Amino acid sequence: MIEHEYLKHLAAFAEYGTLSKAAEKLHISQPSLTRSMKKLEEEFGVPLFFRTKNRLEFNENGKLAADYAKRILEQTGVMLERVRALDRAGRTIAIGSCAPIPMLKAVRDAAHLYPEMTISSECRDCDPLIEGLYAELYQIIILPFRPDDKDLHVREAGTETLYFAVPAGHRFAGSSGIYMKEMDGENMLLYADIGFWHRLPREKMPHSRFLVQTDRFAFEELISSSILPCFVSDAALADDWSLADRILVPILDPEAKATYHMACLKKQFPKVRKLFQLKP
Amino acid sequence: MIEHEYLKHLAAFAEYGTLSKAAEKLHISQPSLTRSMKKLEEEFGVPLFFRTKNRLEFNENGKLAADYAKRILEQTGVMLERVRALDRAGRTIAIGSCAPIPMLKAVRDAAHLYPEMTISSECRDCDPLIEGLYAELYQIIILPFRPDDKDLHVREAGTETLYFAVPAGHRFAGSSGIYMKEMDGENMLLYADIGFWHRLPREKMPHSRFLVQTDRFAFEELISSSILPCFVSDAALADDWSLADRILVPILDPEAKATYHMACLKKQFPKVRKLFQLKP
DNA sequence: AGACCTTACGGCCGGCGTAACAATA
DNA sequence: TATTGTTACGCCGGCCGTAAGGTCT
Repeated sequence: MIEHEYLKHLAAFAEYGTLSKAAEKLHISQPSLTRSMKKLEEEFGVPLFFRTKNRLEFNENGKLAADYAKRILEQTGVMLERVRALDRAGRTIAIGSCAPIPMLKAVRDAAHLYPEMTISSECRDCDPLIEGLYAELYQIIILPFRPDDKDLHVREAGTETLYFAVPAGHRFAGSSGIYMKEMDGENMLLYADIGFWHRLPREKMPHSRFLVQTDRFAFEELISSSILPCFVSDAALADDWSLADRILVPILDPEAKATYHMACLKKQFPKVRKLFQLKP
Repeated sequence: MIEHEYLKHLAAFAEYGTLSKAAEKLHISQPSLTRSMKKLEEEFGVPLFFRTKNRLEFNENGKLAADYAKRILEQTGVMLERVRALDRAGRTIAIGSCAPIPMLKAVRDAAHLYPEMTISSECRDCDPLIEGLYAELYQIIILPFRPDDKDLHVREAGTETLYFAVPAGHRFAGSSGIYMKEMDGENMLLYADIGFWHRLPREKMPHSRFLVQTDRFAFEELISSSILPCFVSDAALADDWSLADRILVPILDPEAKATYHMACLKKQFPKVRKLFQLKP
């Protein structure tokens, strides 16, 4: 029987040219390699080398054998990788979302309903999410609209409505609602991790500049210590974001309200069934 | 390291469904298989089976692993096969010929010029010969015409001319030459192993019946004990075929003379060079 | 009872490293 | 002299088969 280890030896010899170098790379003794090569010749039943007194070189048989050896080793690696990936996939629920708020809720639900599973999550734009769902990179994705495909299970997953949060004394502090274009030109604080929302202010308020904050603490600190307006959503407020004494002004643009939908492939449904049975 | 032997065990278990049956087929003990499977799980680092007290079944990981194992085993087999074939090809000169007479000469020459090589030879029709040459099934082929391809080395390899051999007293015994159609309708002895020649009499003499002899002794015996005409060639005569006291009548059809050509792929030329340097 | 899987135990084969040797550049 | 490949030798680990135990049909 061809020892798998010997194929590695063969490939190493092919790569490094001498038994000594190959032995060094393989962390084994050089006589051991001599023996491996002899053993291989014996198992192939044909000579694989030209031998001179202190030089060993492949003949045509050897070159061919080494090529095959590399392919077999590669395929063995692929096997290990794929089986491990399958196993991991079986123990993981991967959630992709267009925005962080509904993602956090979904992750919490998933962790609660499937305590033995690993929950992974990330925010992406809608298109890569949909592609990723079909490629089974995600078991579940959350979109700000209802996807239309008979191969998908879909349920609503809450809404999120955006407000302006302005300091007392701001010119819109007393408004019962404004359109985004009315705020256009005014500089604003903007939290970085807001998913698909990042497009909206830049489209509707092209003349504003946005001071993007990556860090949540810095963001909240600036809210209380500056008079720059910022965005906030009802869902974020429910998630304990502190806004000091800001005044909320409703945004009248219809795009300021999103209705989330979570979706999974029907074939994946059994794996995440409980998440869909949950009442929204 | 994944032992190659264990992949066989895995494949056997996939095929036979229980460790016991697989062990029997593999001619090893059943506890040994239990250990192999455990070892595999350990090396994959993931579970491959559902275990109940007295039943072992693949889970999804295991099914995938078994599929890969089969493919790797298959590829290992292919590797052995191909390397051995390459080695054999390196030690063999394979000659394909359209007719036995020039083949015999070529085989004798090859055996003399390359005493360390194995010479293999066979008679085929022209089309499979040409295909076989390009597929490197043959290093050399012998055709009754000159092939036209710049990738080939070609040299003439003698001629062969057909005669009728008739007994004294036959109606054509005194002829200085006849066309085959003049003999049409008359039954003839025909030796079986004549390569591409077998077409000619059947085309030109559709009303004759041919008493085909496979055995050379029987053929020669019938020649001396019957009055049926037969074919013979100058080349066969030079090769010691005995015709008792038959009279040779030249055949006037131009197809009755063949000029042989031997050909090899240019890339194979170094291997058979001496045969082409030989004077025809 | 029979089929099946697992664990424990002891023997043995095979591959490893060290050491010594031979040849080459 | 440094590098390289081969051979000899003794050790040790890992794999195997046997035996025994437990579960399910």
